[in-house]
Amino acid sequence: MVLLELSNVNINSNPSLSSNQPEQMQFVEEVGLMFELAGLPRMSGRIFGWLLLSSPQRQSHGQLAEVLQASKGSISTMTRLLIQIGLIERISIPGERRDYFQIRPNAWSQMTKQRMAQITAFKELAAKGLDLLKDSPPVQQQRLREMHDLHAFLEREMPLLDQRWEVEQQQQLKRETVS
Amino acid sequence: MVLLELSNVNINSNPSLSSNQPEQMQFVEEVGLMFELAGLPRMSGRIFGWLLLSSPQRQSHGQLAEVLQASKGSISTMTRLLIQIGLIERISIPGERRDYFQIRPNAWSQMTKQRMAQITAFKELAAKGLDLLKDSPPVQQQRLREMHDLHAFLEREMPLLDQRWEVEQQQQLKRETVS
DNA sequence: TTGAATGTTCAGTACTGATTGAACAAATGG
DNA sequence: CCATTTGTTCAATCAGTACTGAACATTCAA
Repeated sequence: MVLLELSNVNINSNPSLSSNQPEQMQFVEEVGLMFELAGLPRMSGRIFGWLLLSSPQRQSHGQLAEVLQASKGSISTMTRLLIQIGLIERISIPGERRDYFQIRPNAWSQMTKQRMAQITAFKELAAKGLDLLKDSPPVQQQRLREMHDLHAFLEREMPLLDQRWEVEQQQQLKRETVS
Repeated sequence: MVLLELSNVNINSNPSLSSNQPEQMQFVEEVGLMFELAGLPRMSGRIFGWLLLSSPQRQSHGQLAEVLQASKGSISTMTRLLIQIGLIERISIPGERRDYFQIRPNAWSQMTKQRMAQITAFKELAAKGLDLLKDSPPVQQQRLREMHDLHAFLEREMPLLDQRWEVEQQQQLKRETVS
């Protein structure tokens, strides 16, 4: 039996040809560019962008390839990447051969985690630099000191900010269920 | 008359050949890699890395080219980039023909400014996406809503964090002058 | 005015890294 | 067991971009 894949039912059917709502495709493309700016492959951004809009939220490997006009290989590689950095998850359904992907509930907190890693790396690099200048006068060290202290500060503060966000989220949710 | 350029006097003289303190060069290289990770050209990172260590803090165009074993062209392009994004500044001395470069006093706040721009861009992209889904049920919108609200939150909070950092910096400075 | 020192610009090169497409693997159903 | 669907892997291609080197511009000094 042949199973038809349908994406974005009744909003934008016709998954093929990427003639699929030009505005939506433009959005997808923009997300791609943003990802690129952030140092990730453009195609990974396209996938993420499409998964932000798609209905249903979960999309199969094949659907992604068709909508985004990309090769199966590319979809395979990029979904693996996105899963690895925690932005999407793979959904497998018993009795279904194909895999589905969807955005992870708290995808963005993964982003901040990555950012945190970078901050820590900067802090440690600065420490390394300071070690090289340990016999130099403080004036010489100042540039690296500033770099170090700022990143130590951020390393301390970002998680707190994250927490505050969680709390605000919860309250938002509560307010919605009340009204 | 010939003017000799000296960098890192009495710590690491011998500016040539980049045999210039292998550890320092390794540090420079690591900063280069970090910059690359952040989407900037590696050479711009090398320049920045060297300017974090160099003594005197200001280094001429020619010194940079020699220490980093890079072409004049590359130095010219990359210093322009670094100036443009606010990480270094050009120092010109009256009666001196050559230009000097050094790290800007508050270089890192420029970094956060850039980061802020990115956050805003993400927020606006999410808004654009939400507009495309304005006739969809809220469940569909949720992914984009989260993306939007988080970035709006960060857009609000990051400047405050920055302020707190400034304050902490000042206090640090005061404590130092007392002791 | 010429020559030396310094910078910039830009065309060409080299390299990296994304993307494709084909070959392969695995699972499913007849 | 075979054909079909689905997904992965990997070699080859393609595109973008960092970097070089040479030509040109500018400034200063003799």
